[in-house]
Amino acid sequence: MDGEKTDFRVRYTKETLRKSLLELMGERPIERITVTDICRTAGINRGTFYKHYADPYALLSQIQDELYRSIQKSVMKTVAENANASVLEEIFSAIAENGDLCRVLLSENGDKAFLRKVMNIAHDRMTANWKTAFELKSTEDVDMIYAFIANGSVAVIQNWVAGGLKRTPKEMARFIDTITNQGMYAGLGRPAGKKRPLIRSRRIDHS
Amino acid sequence: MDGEKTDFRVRYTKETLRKSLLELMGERPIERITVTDICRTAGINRGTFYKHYADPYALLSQIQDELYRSIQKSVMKTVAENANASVLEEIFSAIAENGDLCRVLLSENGDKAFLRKVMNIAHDRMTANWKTAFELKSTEDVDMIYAFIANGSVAVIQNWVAGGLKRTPKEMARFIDTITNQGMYAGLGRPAGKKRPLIRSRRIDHS
DNA sequence: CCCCATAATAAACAATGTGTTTATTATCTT
DNA sequence: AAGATAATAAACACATTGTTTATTATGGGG
Repeated sequence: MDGEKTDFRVRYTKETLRKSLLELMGERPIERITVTDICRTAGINRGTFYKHYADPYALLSQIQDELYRSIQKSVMKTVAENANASVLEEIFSAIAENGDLCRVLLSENGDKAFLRKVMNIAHDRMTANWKTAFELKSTEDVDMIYAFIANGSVAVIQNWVAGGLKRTPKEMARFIDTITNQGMYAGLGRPAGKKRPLIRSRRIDHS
Repeated sequence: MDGEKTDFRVRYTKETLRKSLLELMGERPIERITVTDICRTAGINRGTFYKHYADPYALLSQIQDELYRSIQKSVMKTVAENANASVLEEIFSAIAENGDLCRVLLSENGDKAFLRKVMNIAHDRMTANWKTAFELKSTEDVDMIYAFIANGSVAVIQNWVAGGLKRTPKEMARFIDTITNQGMYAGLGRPAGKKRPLIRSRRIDHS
């Protein structure tokens, strides 16, 4: 879309504004960042900002959309090539590949709604699988479980990114997969790397 | 603390400002609510607002804190009386008892951080239970699993409140409990009400 | 390589909100 | 009823917004 900007001046302006916003978002959330802030940081005229964006949110949206499309593209590509691929793992990989951006966009000052949107790439695939695996009457339960898993995953991703991407995408996907399928018990009980059979019943009270 | 306001004028002012903010938060998030908005809605002088609060966030915090203490108190009381009580269920009950407030505070325009804080009432109890149930070396896994469950639960609570509290707190607590201990599989497979033994292994791919 | 279209700039603008202060009015407590 | 305290109206300097002007600079097609 925007990749082919002919005029260098426009490119420079947009790139600089973008960098400035991300820099400021390292310090505080977007709600407390003004157009004036961004332009002062960027050394760019405020009128020029308004020529390109309505407000800081519009600029952020554009950054997010670009990242979103990039992630979506990776996932689609991988899934198209291999029907058995893990969407989750591919999302983790894509996030790792865009580590710099994600370090800001998925940080404390970032936008959880955005990360939830990214997670939603997996929504249809996941819920469809569940629905065929069981013969379900109410979609209500599915919705609630999806909400649980999606938001839990979002938190885990934020932890992971904030912690410097110490584990591999595959490990992370496996982690979510285990806890999702078998519950926290399995997620806790299985030391990383080693597989072990499903536990029978030892039920933990976490009231 | 604040319950014993001697002066009626102060009471009226604070109560009116509080109601006005909540009313406005039914329409838009706090970031887009100004002091002027609140005072116009309340029919109260702007100077008077500043005599009590620094900004709309301070007012919101006070509302949240009051609710938080109320929930915390309920939970503590119940747990003190019955060591086997479910903290989770008690949190759900307290939310249901404050339905009107929660309908706003936990809505789309609400503050997820606040709900997470409420969930954290359960944090120590839950993680302590896990840590004694397993002999764990790294707290890292526990932290991540707690993040997963807490944020998943937050989403479920938001769904529940937004949907009008259709299910009982006990059902909700049981839902979280099941999915947490046994995974989504059990949460999906078990029709509400009926118990069934733990499933052996049928593992679902939700890639 | 030059010219013109286009982008960026500086400066000003009316609006709106902020946070504070003043003098004045209203209301509570004792 | 009197003195204390709270709320009010009005004004203030300041910041940000979103827009508009005239002017400067820069890039790219011919």
